[in-house]
Amino acid sequence: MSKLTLFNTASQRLEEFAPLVPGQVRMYTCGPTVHDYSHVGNFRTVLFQDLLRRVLESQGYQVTQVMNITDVEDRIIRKSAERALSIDEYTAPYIDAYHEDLSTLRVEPAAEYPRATRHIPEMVSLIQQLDAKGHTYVSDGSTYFRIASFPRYGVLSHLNLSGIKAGARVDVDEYSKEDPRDFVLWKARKTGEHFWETALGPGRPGWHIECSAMSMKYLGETLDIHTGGVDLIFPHHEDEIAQSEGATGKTFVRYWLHAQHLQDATGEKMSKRLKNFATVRDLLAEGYTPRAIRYALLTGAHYRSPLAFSEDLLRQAEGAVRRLDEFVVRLNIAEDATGLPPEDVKRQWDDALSNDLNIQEAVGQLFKFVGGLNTRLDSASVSEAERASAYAMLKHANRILDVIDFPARELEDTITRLIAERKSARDANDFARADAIRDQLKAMGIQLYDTKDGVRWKRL
RNA sequence: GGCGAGUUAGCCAAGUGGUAAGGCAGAGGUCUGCAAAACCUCCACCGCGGGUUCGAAUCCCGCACUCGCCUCCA
Repeated sequence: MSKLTLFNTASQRLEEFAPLVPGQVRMYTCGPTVHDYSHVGNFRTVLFQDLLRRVLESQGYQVTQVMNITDVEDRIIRKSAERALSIDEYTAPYIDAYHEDLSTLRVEPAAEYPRATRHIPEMVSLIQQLDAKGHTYVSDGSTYFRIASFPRYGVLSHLNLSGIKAGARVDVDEYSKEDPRDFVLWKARKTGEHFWETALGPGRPGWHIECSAMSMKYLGETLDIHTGGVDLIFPHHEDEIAQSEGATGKTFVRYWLHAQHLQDATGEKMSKRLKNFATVRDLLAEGYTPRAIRYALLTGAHYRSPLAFSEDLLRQAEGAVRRLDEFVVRLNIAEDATGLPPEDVKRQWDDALSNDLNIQEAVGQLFKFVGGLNTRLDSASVSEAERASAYAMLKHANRILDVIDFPARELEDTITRLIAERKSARDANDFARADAIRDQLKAMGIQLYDTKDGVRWKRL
């Protein structure tokens, strides 16, 4: 298959991917801030990460993925204080819900889900390293990163930062910065806020430091891949580079990848602030299946293009998933059948994904294959070997897609008996009886099809 | 204002110089006791205006519109 190329935000071009250590990929993915339920826009980025991870794995890499859980942050501090809860008490239900949603969407679990509140010492230590190298200063009890001490600042976001004006969008407690571009590493304690007593004084970590501290703790000082939503490019990831490289003097991340946003049906960015969002649990309550939500987020648009999320998109996804399911049933292959995917189709699939994760192209090729074989299944008999090969192709594709169900081909005795009973009724032209049994089976979750080769069934 | 992305059929979307993949929806047909599925046929002058080229959705210039980022939003 062709070499994997990925679009690196830092270079703003496609680059051939090669990990630092051959065969092994160290990947850090920016996870949720657990101040509330995550919405499907957040999960679009997660599914992009899942796609990347699965493609890497299908190409033989051993991937170590770490996803942070941000559980200290302005909104969490404020809301937990309002409800008189500890940070842990406040965030626990949202962390649980997040993991539930990941599971619903069939996202492969990361190796670690480190939490900011559990890594305060690591952050303090990192800030002390920065201090030793002259990158910090203290003002009003807060510790800041001095941008002027890090000439490479801006390499990721490519922003001209000279235009940032003090006071325009700067928090009240940050008036004491030397330069408006400087950012806070450690925030001095404010009255009524949760705080940690540390060598840096009482306070809490700034937003960016947790990702530097935790990613380097679990993955080492140089990561192969770091991902997140495009809105994190600046300032979050830019600041992570300054902090990490300022402390270690080594390249922090080799490939930066960013997912575009999900938009609402009118084309506006989905966000909590605009209240134009839906959560996974909202969609489930409306009757959409997890597989359709996954398919819509995964294949709705290339990860570097915005995706307008709508009911239409979800309905289309339901249809596409159904088509694949039907095809599996039609192949009528035993679960343990062995076969290899057709080489040309497999190559098209793999090559499309290697091309900066072009899953739309890959899925297009897959459906073309499905359609072609469906035609032949209709008009000619297709050998068991070829059907097994097609089945293997679907299995291969599903390593990435993970939306196709491969139901067990064995039925409970009662169901087998009902199917036989219905056949007798049909043979005797007792269609009323036959249809009644068909309805009964449907209620039991078994859909029957009468084909020229006899009756087929699938689980609903 | 600065930087960036985008505009392909009713909807979603691929395509990165050789006369438009795929999915959903729709119309007509085949098959079927009915149903379900599947199959066949039909459905695009690629935002607008110029230019380069034998040839452009694909390259260049201009215009229009949409969206994102520009200090704590994935």
